[in-house]
Amino acid sequence: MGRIPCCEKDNVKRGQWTPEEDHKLSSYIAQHGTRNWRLIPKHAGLQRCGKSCRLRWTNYLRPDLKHGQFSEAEEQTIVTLHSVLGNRWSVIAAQLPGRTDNDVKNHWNTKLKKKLSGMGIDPVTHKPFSHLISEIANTLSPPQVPHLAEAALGCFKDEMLHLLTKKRIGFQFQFQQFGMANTATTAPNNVPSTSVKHEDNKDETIEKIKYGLSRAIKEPDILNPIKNWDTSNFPENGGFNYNFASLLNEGEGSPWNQSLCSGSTCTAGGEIQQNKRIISNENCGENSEGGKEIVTRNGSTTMFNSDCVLWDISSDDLMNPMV
DNA sequence: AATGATTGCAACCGCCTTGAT
DNA sequence: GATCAAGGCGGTTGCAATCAT
Repeated sequence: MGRIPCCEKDNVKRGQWTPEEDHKLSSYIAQHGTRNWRLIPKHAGLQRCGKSCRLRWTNYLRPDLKHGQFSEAEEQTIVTLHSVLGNRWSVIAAQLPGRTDNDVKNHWNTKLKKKLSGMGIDPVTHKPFSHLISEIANTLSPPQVPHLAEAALGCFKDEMLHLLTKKRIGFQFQFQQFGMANTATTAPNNVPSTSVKHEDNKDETIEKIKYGLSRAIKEPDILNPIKNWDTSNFPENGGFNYNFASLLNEGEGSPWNQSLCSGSTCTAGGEIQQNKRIISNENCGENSEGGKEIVTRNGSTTMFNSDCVLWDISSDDLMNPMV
């Protein structure tokens, strides 16, 4: 036997609330409070389900609600708490005065998930995609490995297509040189803007990703799985930081560096932040145009400004390159 | 300017939990 | 302990606004 409906569906209005309805509900609640939601619509003269009234009040009409853009600090809090709590929207919202669980959920689904993906971070696990791929690779025996790139691409296909084909997400860059503790350096002013050239040809780009993945699989050591994942970075110290550098456990002098990602809301007014593996400082030289030159493992050189990317997927291919 | 695609968010749905009886 | 009703919650949908072509 199914659950009894909370109201008579036939006699209730649904859909968008009108200003008059809002006024009726607000006025009634101001006078009588929110004691019994089933009776409120009847007493307030509304042809609405009590549940609908409750949602309208809690998500929109409550006087203590904040409306408008989420602040950087709020975003940081959401991401940090989500990494610990998962989709416990009401718990997360409780830490954000004036925000409802619906607000937080919507903001997560429409903005923050994309931002994290754009940073190469899986929004479900809050781990870098490279780490996930590496984990998969480590669990497979060699005969299975050739299929991994295809499988991995399938897993992340939607995210990748979004990254590759949609407008660039408004992240900010910030570089931190590994081994230079607490000396985060912002990207130069001439870092490429977010208006990176987009490829129309998705298939070609996907082929490049496949190639990149297969290379990563064949040489899993380059992926360097993160050895621990610190989810305890709370905003009070300046932002949620996926501090890859401190997690990689590679130590100073490592030939591999990884930029520090401080999230979409990094404090410096710089540019997009991304997680990219770059060659160590000594291998990064300035060129005459202010860009940098890195020496890849095979000895070839690649130019980069802030878009120093792994493998052969150039910044032209990836708007927000994966690690 | 027209049209289709995408985005953002309000609202709904249904399950779960809680409290009263 | 069983049942019922209401509130709470997370997932999903619908649609207006905006963007891209």
